[in-house]
Amino acid sequence: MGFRNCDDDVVDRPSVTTIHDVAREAHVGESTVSRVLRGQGAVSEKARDRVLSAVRKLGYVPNRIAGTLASSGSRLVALVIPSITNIVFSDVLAAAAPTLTALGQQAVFAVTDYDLDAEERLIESMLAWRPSGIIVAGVEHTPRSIAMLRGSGVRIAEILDAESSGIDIVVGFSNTAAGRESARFLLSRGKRRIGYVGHDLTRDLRAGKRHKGFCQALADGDQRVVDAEIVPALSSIELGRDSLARLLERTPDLDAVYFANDDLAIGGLFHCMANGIAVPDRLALMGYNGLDVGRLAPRPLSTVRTPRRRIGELAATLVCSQQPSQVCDVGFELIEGATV
Amino acid sequence: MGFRNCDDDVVDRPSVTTIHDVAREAHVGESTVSRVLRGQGAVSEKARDRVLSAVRKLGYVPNRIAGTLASSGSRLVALVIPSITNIVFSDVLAAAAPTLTALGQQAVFAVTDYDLDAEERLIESMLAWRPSGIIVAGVEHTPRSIAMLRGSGVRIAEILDAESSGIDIVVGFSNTAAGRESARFLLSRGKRRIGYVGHDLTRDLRAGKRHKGFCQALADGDQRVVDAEIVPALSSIELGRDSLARLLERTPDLDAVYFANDDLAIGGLFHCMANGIAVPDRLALMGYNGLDVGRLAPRPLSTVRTPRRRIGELAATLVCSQQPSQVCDVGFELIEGATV
DNA sequence: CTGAAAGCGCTAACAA
DNA sequence: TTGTTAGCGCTTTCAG
Repeated sequence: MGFRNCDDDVVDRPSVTTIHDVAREAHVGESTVSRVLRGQGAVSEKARDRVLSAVRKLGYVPNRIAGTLASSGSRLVALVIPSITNIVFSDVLAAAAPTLTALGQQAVFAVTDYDLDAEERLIESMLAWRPSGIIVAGVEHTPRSIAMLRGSGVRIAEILDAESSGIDIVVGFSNTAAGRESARFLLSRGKRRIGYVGHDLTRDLRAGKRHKGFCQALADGDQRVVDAEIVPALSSIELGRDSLARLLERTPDLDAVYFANDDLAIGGLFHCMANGIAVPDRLALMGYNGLDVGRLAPRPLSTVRTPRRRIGELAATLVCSQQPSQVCDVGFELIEGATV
Repeated sequence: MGFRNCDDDVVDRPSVTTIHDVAREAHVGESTVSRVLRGQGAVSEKARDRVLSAVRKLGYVPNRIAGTLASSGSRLVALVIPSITNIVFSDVLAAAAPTLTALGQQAVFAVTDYDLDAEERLIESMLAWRPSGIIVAGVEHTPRSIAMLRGSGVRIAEILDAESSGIDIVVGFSNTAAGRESARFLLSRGKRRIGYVGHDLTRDLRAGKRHKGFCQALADGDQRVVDAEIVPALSSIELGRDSLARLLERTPDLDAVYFANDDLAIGGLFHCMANGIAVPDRLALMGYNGLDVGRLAPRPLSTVRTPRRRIGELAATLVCSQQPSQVCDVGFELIEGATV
């Protein structure tokens, strides 16, 4: 039980400074303090000064928890993403965070590890903070996730995938189309013995869509993936290097390999460089993401560049706006590079 | 003004479901609902079932804002870091986040962009959420930051630097020592014409300390940095590549270059590979961080590996613990690699 | 085992 | 321009 409001002069009260203490120190009412601190409502010069110096003197830091409860507006935007080490998501975060800050919001995030059930739990726990918006990766979610999101009344942005309409705002591009373009590019360069290196497609749904688009486009050209090395692990440079080694051991006559992303492709490129495999003459390599490391490699990686920062910015902006629900396809760009 | 507690049967009340609604639906008191939801206090099987099905039926999501205000325990841990795209920090985050989740805490973060004044503002805004702990990069902060942190009463962990004692918990290693070891390693391999490539040392304070340690150790061996290329920009592969190019143009007879970090060093390595500069015979390269991309490059990068994930885990654990204030030096490891 | 009631610290009418 | 007051939705005594 708190004695605060019963007796202001109780001696043993080691609690944190509140607006009440500031008001007493400044000899004004609590609401005046509140007005000064929020810069709203008319307050006399005098009162303002007294409040400000009381704040400084007491080292008062407003309690946003209480403020939010009273005003119902948390100024918190939640980001629910599959991974944080994957540069795709850290780029999105890196762009979204300052945008949100500029809009007076604070970013909170949670990592699902590519698990839709974990995502469901995290969405629920984020919603418990009554955020003003939620940004979540992809458009695939559990039915309960969708129901919670729909029922929450907060703005939702689904990002990095824009093939279908979503719950509210969708910002991304077509992964299927990205896969398709990559296949067409390889075919246009005369590649016919094409392999694939990927990680867990049932978890990384967007990589799965690229794979699908890739296979479709090959089929349209009367071709197919000759051999594939798919390891259900987190994608990494190491995985790409080892996977390509295994793939080539099994099927040495491939003339091109499509990787699920640039991390894997860079690993593949390193394998080739370390083993004297001529790229692209003997073997062509194609990645996806358009990472710096690929662009700047001694032999620039052929890949598809995605506007990740733009997506982060746009999602952050829209989620804080009054814009109608919409799907924003920001597209992607095929980078020819020098490995195909 | 809310009518909720005046009249439960008002028609036009489109507000979110509260514990009050659940209590009514389940025909129990609000406190019973609270007990069931928090799994605390004795509740009869019957009441529990009724509450649970009411929760499900109404799609109730508890309001943590209110819960926190009432119980004074936000279960929020704030992370204040300089950058999110820098793998060092995303690794720390990636390790800290699940550790915090396991401890029943939620991670919130803010990015300072290596600016101590921005850090001060962000610390204040984080403190306003009354987190149970704060994890912040480095031990250098503005006086006001330190005062706020000290006065907040929450646990503080300062990470990635363990040369001095800090406010509360410190988890890291000596950057000066890391720089020193790197210099000794180059000297031990007979390098004498040593150059340096770095980014903004006044902002990246830890890079500055490594540079200092490096120079000291060279001086101890009667050597010095022959030429340096320091560009006050964000470190990147591109910057490393371009900087090395400029450095070599100016001082072609260098036999080794120390880079402020692996991103820069990888850029340097790419420059050498693309321009036929023999590494390490003609030019030795030394980085810092121990990134995957360096370890897996065709020629593994010589570098210093730092236990970033361990730091993230440890800081998260300690900040949630009752352990006494302490400095944890988790050390680092020199990786010989093949570029020196 | 259960419910009523008193706050948590702040904001937002409203009255002065 | 200012202070008073009634909540925001939940937790936590305290009686029953």
